[in-house]
Amino acid sequence: MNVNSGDKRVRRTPEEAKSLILSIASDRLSALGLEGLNISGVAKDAGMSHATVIHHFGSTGAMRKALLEKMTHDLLSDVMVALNHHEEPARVLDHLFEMLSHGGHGRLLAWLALDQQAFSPASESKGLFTDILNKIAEDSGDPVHAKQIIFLVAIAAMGKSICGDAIAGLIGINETEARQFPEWLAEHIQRI
Amino acid sequence: MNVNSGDKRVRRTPEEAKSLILSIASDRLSALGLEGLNISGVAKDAGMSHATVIHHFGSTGAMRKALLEKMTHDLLSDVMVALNHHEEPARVLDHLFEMLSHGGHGRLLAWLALDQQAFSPASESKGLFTDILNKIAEDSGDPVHAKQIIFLVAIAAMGKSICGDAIAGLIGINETEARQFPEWLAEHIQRI
DNA sequence: ATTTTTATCAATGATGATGTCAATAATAGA
DNA sequence: TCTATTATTGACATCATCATTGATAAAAAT
Repeated sequence: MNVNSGDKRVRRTPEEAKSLILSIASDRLSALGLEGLNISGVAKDAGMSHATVIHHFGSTGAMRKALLEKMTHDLLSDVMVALNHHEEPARVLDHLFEMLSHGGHGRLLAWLALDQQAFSPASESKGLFTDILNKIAEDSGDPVHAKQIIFLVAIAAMGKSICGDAIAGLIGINETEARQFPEWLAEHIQRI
Repeated sequence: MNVNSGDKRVRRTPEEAKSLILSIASDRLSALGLEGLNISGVAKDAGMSHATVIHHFGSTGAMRKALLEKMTHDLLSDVMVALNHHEEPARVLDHLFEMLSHGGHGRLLAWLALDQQAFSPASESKGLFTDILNKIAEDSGDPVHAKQIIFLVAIAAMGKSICGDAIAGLIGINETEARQFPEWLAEHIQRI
């Protein structure tokens, strides 16, 4: 767990340090949930003092934002690749839901969105997002419908990642029905 | 803001006290967001010491859960009434989205769900929920489809209440398109 | 070799949230 | 009136997180 167990100081380049910290933070998010994203815990697992983490990111909140930005970028990149490979919509949806639910990405996203009033992706991810938008809009015929569909899918994906399991339990959706949901959704939004 | 400004002790019945506290908590949730739901703040606005709040609810988390339970019950009651009045699906959806987004209900729900506080409605709300479920299922023809649709609507409502505005902004949905979304969704889920 | 830069750390301070406890006072019941 | 109950309170204790600071050492620059 602890990266640096010796007593000698390790001196990393800022890029290495940031990358290491974000990697550890991502692991902790998966393993411990949102509570794992505190500075001291991340620093301890990364084998450095929490003052070092603050030195690199400026604040705890900034570190969390940086992690969110990285995860978002990875997610959007994956979706873009899937779209360019002309994967079936069902596969793309399944992939999207899976990535948001797995590793706590959707939860982190929601958490930060809840904390601050607005979340605003960095320019890089924003560009990716509009690329995806255009791609879907051109594949579809009607751009207005496309926007509504994308909106629906996006908010549904967020909601599912946060409390999809709980709601499924309440409704009484069994395992197989739950697994078929992305496919079901894909089929019906295509028909719209 | 401060309810009790005198120096004499007010002694309420436990029911009065709980009701007052939850009412103040609800106001603070609307005005200040989730951060407003801390014990000291609520107690201060309610004109009592935070020890009193803990005395009545047991803990801060329990107070939050109680507030969530109350808001959820109100929401489900409203939906049930709308269903019994045979309101159009578009109206029901609109109402649902509105209530979840307004006053921070959806955000509170998500927040507690994120905190691992195991999202489990009290028996009273649970009963209401299953009532609604049955009502919709019997109105619809296919019970399996009905479950999927309900699941979709529920997670979409949650996602929308948390980061609907942000996502709408990213996609570039304008004011009128956003307002038409519930209607659009209602129309298409009826066609399914 | 010397200087500069800066990544790193230990220690400290500030802040705030939550929960506990003994004491007090308001009300109900005898 | 007297007593029992309990809602209420202020003070205290605990705990965690975050950010700052001055010093240190590793690497780069000169």
